[in-house]
Amino acid sequence: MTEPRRRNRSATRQRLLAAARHRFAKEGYEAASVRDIAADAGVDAALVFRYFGSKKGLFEEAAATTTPTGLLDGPPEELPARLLHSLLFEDWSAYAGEHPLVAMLRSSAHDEARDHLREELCGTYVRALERLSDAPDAALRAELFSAWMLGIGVLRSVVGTPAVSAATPPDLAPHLAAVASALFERPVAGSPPPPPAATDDPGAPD
Amino acid sequence: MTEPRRRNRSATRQRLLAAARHRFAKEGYEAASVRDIAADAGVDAALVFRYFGSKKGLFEEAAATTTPTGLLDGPPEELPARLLHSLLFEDWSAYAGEHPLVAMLRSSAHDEARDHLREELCGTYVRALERLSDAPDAALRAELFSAWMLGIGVLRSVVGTPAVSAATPPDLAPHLAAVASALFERPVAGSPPPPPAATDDPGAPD
DNA sequence: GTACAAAGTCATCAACTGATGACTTTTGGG
DNA sequence: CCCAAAAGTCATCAGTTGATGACTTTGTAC
Repeated sequence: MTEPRRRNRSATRQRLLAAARHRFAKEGYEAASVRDIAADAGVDAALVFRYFGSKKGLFEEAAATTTPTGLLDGPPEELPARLLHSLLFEDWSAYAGEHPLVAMLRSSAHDEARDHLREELCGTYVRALERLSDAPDAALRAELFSAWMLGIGVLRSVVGTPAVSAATPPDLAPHLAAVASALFERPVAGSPPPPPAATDDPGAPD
Repeated sequence: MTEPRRRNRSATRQRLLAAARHRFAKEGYEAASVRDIAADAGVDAALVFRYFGSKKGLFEEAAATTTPTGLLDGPPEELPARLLHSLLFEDWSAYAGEHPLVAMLRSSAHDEARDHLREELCGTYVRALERLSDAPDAALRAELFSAWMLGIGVLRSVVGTPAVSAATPPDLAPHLAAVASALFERPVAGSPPPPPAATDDPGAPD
């Protein structure tokens, strides 16, 4: 094999990116120092500048969000529930336990972070939710629902409000259905569709 | 008079507090430096430590929020509209243009800020909104509505989402009424009550 | 007018920040 | 085995940070 075994450029990059995601999410851009990130990754801080040019470069690359594929597909009336479920109950431990968009609020003094936030939110979430309404202000409705999800995420993982923090999917489902139905003026499901059930699915293959 | 005229301890304190509110709101706790704050206030940075002991002390005192008196009074069905109106359309220029609770999210890596946020949100807003519902999960409903308001504030002033940023009170009123009514399962007004009309109010004095 | 205390300023410290370049270790081909 | 390039480390720089204590200015009471 032509590649070295111990010293591995791309693996080190990935370790730095993972550590950066953690630190930036938990402490915000300013408070997270390059030295701390490098220490978490187990490498020297100088490698950050070797591989990413600057702290800002590291942040930009670390903040490049991966919207889970398939999240926006499926029946429109299930979309709100699927989005909220992903936001709240997916495993975001790679981002210090919070959804990347929620964690990025800590760095929102930086234009980079704000732009990224807006693009991700508008370009992905709002655009998908817009299809739920035919009203002339469908975009506003979609943003208002996005605001609700983001707010719930903030209350849950940042502020730590008691009721929302302790809420389980069944607790939230009726309210989700009620609010989304009222906002989009059409029936909206309160629970996400069941998972693909990889173990036993005799019905609909292919 | 026994107090000096030019050199005024309390006036200088107030100037420092005002500058601190601005900087902390706009840049977050870490990025806002004591020197910058003091420069904004037009005094020497050493006075910060003279008057507040430390940067943290300054932050705590600057973050002591003043919930507008009377905001929580009045008919319950008008409360949501009044709260949202205060959050979005009141003059928060003292806090760099954002509601203090929204601005404090930038400093949410600090436990101080998080605790303050939770106390203010739960102790004031959620508690007032709880009265809107008799359901066993009234607290959850109140938090969910608070989450919505906070999210709208974030989208409007932090993320800068187009539709919510451009929305006027009449644009929001119907959606506010629909969402709040659905969440609290009772009729809720979409617009705040008209202002006291100090110019011409022959009806109900005293 | 002088003395005293309050109010404000200045110089400075140690720690930390992002960043740079020279250095050392490892790796794999010849 | 040897070497060149890649990968990683080290020492260090200049600037900033929070913080401290000595100093100067101001205002007033006597």
